[in-house]
Amino acid sequence: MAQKRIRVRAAPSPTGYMHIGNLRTYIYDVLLAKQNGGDFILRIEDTDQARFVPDATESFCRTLKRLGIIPNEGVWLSEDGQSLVQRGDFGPYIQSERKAKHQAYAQKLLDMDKAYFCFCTQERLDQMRLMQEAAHQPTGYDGLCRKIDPAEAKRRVEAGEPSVIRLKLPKEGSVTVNDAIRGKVTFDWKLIDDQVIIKHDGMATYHLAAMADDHDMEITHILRGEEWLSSAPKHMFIYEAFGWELPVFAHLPLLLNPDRTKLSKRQGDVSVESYLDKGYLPESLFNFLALCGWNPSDKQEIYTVDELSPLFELSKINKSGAIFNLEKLNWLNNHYLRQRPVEDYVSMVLPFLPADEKDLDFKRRIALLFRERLNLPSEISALSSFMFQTSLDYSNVPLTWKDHPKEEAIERLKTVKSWIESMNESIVEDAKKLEETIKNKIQDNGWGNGDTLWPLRVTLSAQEKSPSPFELMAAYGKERSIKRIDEAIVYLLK
RNA sequence: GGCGCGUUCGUCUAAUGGCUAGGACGUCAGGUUCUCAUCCUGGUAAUACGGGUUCGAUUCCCGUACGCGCUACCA
Repeated sequence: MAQKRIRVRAAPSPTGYMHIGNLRTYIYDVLLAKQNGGDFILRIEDTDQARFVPDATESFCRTLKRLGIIPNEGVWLSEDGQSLVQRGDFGPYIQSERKAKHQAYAQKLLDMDKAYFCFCTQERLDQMRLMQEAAHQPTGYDGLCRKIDPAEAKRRVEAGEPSVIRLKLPKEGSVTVNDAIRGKVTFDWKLIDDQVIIKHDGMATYHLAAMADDHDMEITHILRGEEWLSSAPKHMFIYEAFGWELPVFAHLPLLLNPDRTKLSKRQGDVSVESYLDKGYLPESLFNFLALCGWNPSDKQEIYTVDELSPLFELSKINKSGAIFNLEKLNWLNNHYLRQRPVEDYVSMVLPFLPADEKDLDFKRRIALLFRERLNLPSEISALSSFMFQTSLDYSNVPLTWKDHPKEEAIERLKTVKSWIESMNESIVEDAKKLEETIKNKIQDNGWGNGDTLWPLRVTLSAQEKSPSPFELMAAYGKERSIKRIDEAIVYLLK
């Protein structure tokens, strides 16, 4: 028998930004699809008109694009990136456009006596809940309209009475969900509410819409957050009512705040876009998120998508939630920043250097100088700001080495300056050669490295901590280096 | 409250019914070095608790505690 083609989907609601936890789900989707040569589909779940945010879908696509995750089917950006297109044979891929299909499915459920019209008002529902809570009883719909004769219900609907459609769930026995991560999970039917599947406005709720579409689009694996586990029985009920073959359900553990609550806005950033904007690289985010809750049982920490996809196994995903560990993400980002091709790296860092400095080559050298120190491109601005100052303030860090006298520092600086003056620009701009040359001369003079290099380094940086004087001079170039030395000498002579 | 899910170093995790429970991030110490960063070496630190089953349990079972999720005409 031929293996069924693996099809997975990302199904965001256009209600705002892309959540970092959802991105992890999409990463697993991609891994699974890639591993099996399957399809990764983007479907938009916009059945809640009240929460709809204009441009949220476009922005979602743009973020996916920045991450390098391109669905091969479903909703996507048009050529110019300004509007949406839909590609594939299973469309439409926007749920509100599938309203009629959803209603037809609801009608079938009605016909099969697996659903019923409900005429209860919101007031009655609210009041019922209040009373149930006060009596410490389980909350839920009491099934009042369940007993209405279908023919009469139909009459009332046709007469224009407002109604919704609810699932007619079994009230006894139990149901077992087979989860790819957790195994068998059993629920009592009597504790599960007769869920609304068609709302007042005729739009389906998630429960019907997502399942109907997943079936119609031949989705084989439903990867979603753990928060859906409790409603999985309703979803199975719908599949089974229609006699459809069940997909694989995999309920992923949640991503958590440092205090172990569900990852939220209050305790830091949760929007993927803002991480991207801060300079976290797609490959860092991918590597980090993929390994947050899953691990290929290896000691390796650095992985590309292509390395990870053959190793991916749903059943090896952890069952417990994982705290979003920013420090490790930073470490990974530092790694990938250093891994990027030079010009790539430079272009990411350049925007964080002063715009009024017109010497591009100078800025480029500075970008490279701080490469191994950056977790994020933006960090370069604080680290390198002294390099752009016309003159430095030497009052905070001593220019003299330990208890060596000021006169000695002046002498050393004057001598080093004369060496630099006699050197070719090309030597000065080569930190390695410069170091070799100067260290040889220091040795020839019988000086110590510390008593020469400390004053020199502080001269160039006015910082307690900084890159070496050789690297600094190489970045400054001959002219700027000499100017700094002159100023330090003047300062010391005062 | 009810139902469900979960619990290995501070964090992400590996492992097995049986070696000193492994790796990474962080942190600490040492080395390199003019300082810092990098780099190298080393250290620190965990099977929630209580019962079983077993020759032996972190692993299997039960209970307790704690955490989380769900309990909408939101997804």
